[in-house]
Amino acid sequence: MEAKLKKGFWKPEEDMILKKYVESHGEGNWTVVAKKSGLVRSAKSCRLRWKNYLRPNIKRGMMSEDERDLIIRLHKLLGNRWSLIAGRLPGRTDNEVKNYWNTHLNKRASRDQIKHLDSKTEEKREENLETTMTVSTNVVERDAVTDTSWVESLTNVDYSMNMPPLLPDYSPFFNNYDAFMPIFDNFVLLETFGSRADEIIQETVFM
DNA sequence: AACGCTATCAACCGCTCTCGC
DNA sequence: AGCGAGAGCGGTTGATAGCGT
Repeated sequence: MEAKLKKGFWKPEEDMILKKYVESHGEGNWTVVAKKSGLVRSAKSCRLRWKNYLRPNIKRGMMSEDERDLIIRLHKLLGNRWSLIAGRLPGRTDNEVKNYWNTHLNKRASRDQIKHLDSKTEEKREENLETTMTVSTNVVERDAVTDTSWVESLTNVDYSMNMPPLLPDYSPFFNNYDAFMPIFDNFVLLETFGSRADEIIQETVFM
């Protein structure tokens, strides 16, 4: 008969066991990890603990202004796609982003968070956001995109947050993250439709 | 000091998706 | 095509820290 699996908070010694096991055997195959590591934890529990707490390069502590702003904007675009949002915040986990949203940001309207922008910039920003393609609803402002050159250029863009893509002179965007928004849309399309993204765009925008 | 309320966040749960057979 | 296992995701829960009365 198998021992009853432990639940609740992880002890430091459990963390150490899991960390050592994953470091020597590699990430993944959590069922095996749970069985062979000696931990009396479920595979799910091990995976979650590793992913949200133990894996390298986890960034903990206060969200920066930039991170907060980015979360607000991405949430506006993507909704509760926490893993997708977290994927754009190096070192942050989906759970952390979700918690942060629910405790810090959900209460107040996202509009309040960007009050540092002057009214003119804000007006223009809203205008631009409205013209952003939204995959989930397939609502597309036909006039927002006049050519498909960006599709080809996607393969040449470095998407890391440390190296924002250079925007052409005619870019209508006013601050760093606004400039990202169409690219993020492209991310969504690519992540959702993979190699069919181009085809989908053609169907949706130019049909 | 004791109590109640609220905020925070780690962890669990249920569901869906993907993949191999 | 159908099934089962494993992995991942988002919603929710519950422990506890902090604060006010």
